[in-house]
Amino acid sequence: MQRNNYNTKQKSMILDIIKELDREFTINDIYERLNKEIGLTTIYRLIDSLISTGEVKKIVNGRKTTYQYLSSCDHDNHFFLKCNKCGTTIHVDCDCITELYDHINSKHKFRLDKGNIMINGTCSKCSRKGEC
Amino acid sequence: MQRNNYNTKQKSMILDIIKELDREFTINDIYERLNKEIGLTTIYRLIDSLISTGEVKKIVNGRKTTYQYLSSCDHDNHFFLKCNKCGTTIHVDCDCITELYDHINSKHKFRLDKGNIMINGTCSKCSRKGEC
DNA sequence: TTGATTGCAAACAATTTGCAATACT
DNA sequence: AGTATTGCAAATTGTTTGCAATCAA
Repeated sequence: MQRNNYNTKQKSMILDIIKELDREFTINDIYERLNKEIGLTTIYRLIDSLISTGEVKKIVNGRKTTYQYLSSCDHDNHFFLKCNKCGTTIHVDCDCITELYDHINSKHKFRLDKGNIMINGTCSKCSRKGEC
Repeated sequence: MQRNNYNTKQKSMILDIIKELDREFTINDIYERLNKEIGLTTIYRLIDSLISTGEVKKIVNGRKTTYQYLSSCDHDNHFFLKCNKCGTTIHVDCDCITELYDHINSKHKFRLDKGNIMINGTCSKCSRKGEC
């Protein structure tokens, strides 16, 4: 049964890549980056298992799906702002998000994912242009 | 050229359905609800045009895509909490979100979609169960 | 009448599954 | 040795496109 706790060459190659990238990536990014030496199926499976352990976040944006390695942004006051127009993800460190977390937790009985909150909107660049 | 401003039978049938549903729906929900009397293609196209006018919000959740009719929740302090476990969307009216909007707008130069902010996390039910 | 809309069939893209070969422990 | 993992090819799912027929203005 698939558990993905063997230390395989493929697993460590993929981890190396996504840690090195330190930004959003696609399955195909990894595939290309590795010169197609690893099967797409394997990449899908390993990324899935990293998602289930919480190491990777899946981000769906229209018809594009990207992924992000999370360990590097692993503190409570870190969150993401995602622009709906250009698709950019902005990383923010600000206590406003821990305040929101606490408020929503106590008043609305809902637990946000600490260190992994993403809120959509429009970035300043796209606001200015009107269109991107 | 496709502009979707003709008043067609299909358009009004679809609008009736999604207003009546008043919850998240899939393309297939509409298709089934209408006994497959309207082609899938048409539903995709009409929903797309409703998205571009802002009447409908597209919500991608893992491998499921759902849509939500928005006009009914059209005030600034309205926002959504979406549970990652059970998929439920909770509607909330609270000024905490306008405060966040203002803060993020002024401090981080980023404009959230007023009246259309969705934040993911875990609802109290699923928190309790651990699993849903 | 004219151009927009519809809906079928076919194309398409992204992801998943079956299964035999291979690698990890 | 025994089970997990890999990766190809094929299947599947969700969505989009081409195009002729139909409909709204």
